[in-house]
Amino acid sequence: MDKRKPSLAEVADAAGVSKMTASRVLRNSGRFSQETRARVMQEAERLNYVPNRLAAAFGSDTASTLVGVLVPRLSGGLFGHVVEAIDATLTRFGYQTLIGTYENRAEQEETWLKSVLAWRPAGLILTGRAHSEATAAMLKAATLPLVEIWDLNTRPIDISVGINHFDCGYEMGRLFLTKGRRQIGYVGGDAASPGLGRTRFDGFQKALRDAGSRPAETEILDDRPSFYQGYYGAQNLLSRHPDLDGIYFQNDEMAIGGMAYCHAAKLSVPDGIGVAGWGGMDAATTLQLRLTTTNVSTRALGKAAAETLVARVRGDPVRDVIEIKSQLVPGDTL
Amino acid sequence: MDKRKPSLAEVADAAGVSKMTASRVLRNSGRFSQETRARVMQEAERLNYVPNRLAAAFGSDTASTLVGVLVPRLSGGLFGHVVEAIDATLTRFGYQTLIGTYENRAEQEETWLKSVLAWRPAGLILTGRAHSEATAAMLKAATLPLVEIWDLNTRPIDISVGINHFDCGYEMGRLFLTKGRRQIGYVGGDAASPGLGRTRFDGFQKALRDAGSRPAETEILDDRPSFYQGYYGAQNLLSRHPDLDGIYFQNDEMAIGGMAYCHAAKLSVPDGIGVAGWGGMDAATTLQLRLTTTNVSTRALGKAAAETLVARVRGDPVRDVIEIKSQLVPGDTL
DNA sequence: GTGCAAAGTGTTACCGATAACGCAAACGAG
DNA sequence: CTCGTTTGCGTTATCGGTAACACTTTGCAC
Repeated sequence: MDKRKPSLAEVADAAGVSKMTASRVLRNSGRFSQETRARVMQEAERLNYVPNRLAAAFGSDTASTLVGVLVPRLSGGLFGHVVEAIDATLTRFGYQTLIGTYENRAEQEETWLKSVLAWRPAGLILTGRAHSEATAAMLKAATLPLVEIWDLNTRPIDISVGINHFDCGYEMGRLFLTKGRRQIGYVGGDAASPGLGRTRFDGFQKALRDAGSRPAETEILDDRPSFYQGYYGAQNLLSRHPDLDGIYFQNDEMAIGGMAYCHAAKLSVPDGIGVAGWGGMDAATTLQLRLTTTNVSTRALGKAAAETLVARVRGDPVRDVIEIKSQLVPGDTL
Repeated sequence: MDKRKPSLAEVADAAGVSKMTASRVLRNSGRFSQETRARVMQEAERLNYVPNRLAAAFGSDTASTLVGVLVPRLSGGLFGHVVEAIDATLTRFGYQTLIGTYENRAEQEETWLKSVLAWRPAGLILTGRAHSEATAAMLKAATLPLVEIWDLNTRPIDISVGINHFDCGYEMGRLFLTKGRRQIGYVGGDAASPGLGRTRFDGFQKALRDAGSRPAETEILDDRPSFYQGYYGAQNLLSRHPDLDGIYFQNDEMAIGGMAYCHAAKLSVPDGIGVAGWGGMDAATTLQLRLTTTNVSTRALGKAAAETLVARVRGDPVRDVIEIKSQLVPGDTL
């Protein structure tokens, strides 16, 4: 059996035209008569012609239609939504998504970047603004359209589409104080890579400091933020500081885990202890108590990132710093 | 500024060898002296040489190192974990993941498939066993390594790595009966594409029928399964059938949403009404009541799928039907 | 009728890597 | 010392498309 796919030349021969004309018809670019068009399309159909983008991208010096997208993870809700929105948008514009996860580890980011750059992608979407030296060097050398997402960067390498995490934290800190909380704790994850929750925490601490309140006690676990980490983080923190009257969690997953611990430990929420998260998980809105959190428009972020990248690839003018607004949800748990 | 990346020829020239020798060194294949190797590597490093896989994949008739992965969605937990595991495994073997989401819609599956086949991928991982005619035809014509995941298929096109959803449903049906439930309901989503939850429901109904019990009342919503859909699905179903003493939800997200509704409606779980889900979300294990559900090893599934695909691509012998075991979790909500 | 532009198509060269093959030098066995 | 084998490297052809350019034909204005 012949596994080879039919080539453009075969389609062209069958239609009685040159490769170039067939190419023009199939890409719908340049000039050709309707008659020719019909013949070429018909033969392409008949032969089950599948264009070879490998050859097309290689042959022309214009970039490929691949876009590399790198996120810390795909599980855990938020990034899944972001990537889903990115992919949907890129697909709409005729691009393909080369995905990667790096678990907040610089060396994985580097490895991924190296392998993706080898595909001469049209552009990249990376998470975060902190890159290792090697990564930064590769990005600089590559000089391709690049969107850094998640963490708003007012001086991006190319384009930044993100959230102001510092303000999120600050605002939540204010809310803790307004609600009369004074003995406050913070539980986070991913200690190995002081990444994206960190800025939120900094803003949170600043709010406490500005008000002359005691800074938050912290428990940073060395694993990805998750329900379990929230549960055990709360347990650890409260065993060290039983007097806490409020805990800010890195995200909603952890907050829900933390609330589960509070329930198990017979601590009532919000009377005994206040709890807040970040991110706006669906789950959090249908709990018995509506979780105090910050809602983030993950889909809007993904869509904006992809649309901006496409615009940049096409050479259209773009704003290079785009803030995605987040919204404090007072909820019932603080 | 010259944006062109250095080519193999430039590296070869700089090292004073032919392109072919440089190629051999960089791919570590064929013969070359250690001395030559050192020179080539050094020049490649110095020039920041980035290999061009576009050219490599195109030039040789061996397939590319791209693998297409198609799932219904990336949000909602389960598939995020699956893709994460797939990607990690593929990366380990030197492949890149071309992701796609099709929202259970056949025409999106087709569009995606067409665009991905144009990249001459080494293999594909698709979700589900039901494909449209056009999709099936393309897959047949392509004759490439193909893993169908999620839903176990004992007669796969090529390879199937999945879960026996029918048995999951049957087993859960038995548990409902054991727990004394007799007025039973089912809430599911994605009505537009009677897809993957359907088989579970069939098994569930069979268990009730086999025991001579009344078949389940159903509420199938026309949207992706989610917390909200669980909430509103339970509401709809219970308003039509207030006498229900147990509801089986398509997944854990929906079940948690359903429990939230029960709480809002002052129905006690499990005394007034029993609730069960499917999937084994982290969240479900740290709720005040441990959710009755079926645990699924999403990461194991993803890993097995990717490993099997790689083996097939390399021509190693593989089992073509691999069942990923799932485990009933009795929990406290039924 | 001449000139000129636009439409429609073909020719040639090339993108950057690899496969297949060829060839010289070094090496080892008898 | 000869012959066969291995080692190390180069030459040539090629993958499937596209850019750039050239060419012919047609239509239309003057």
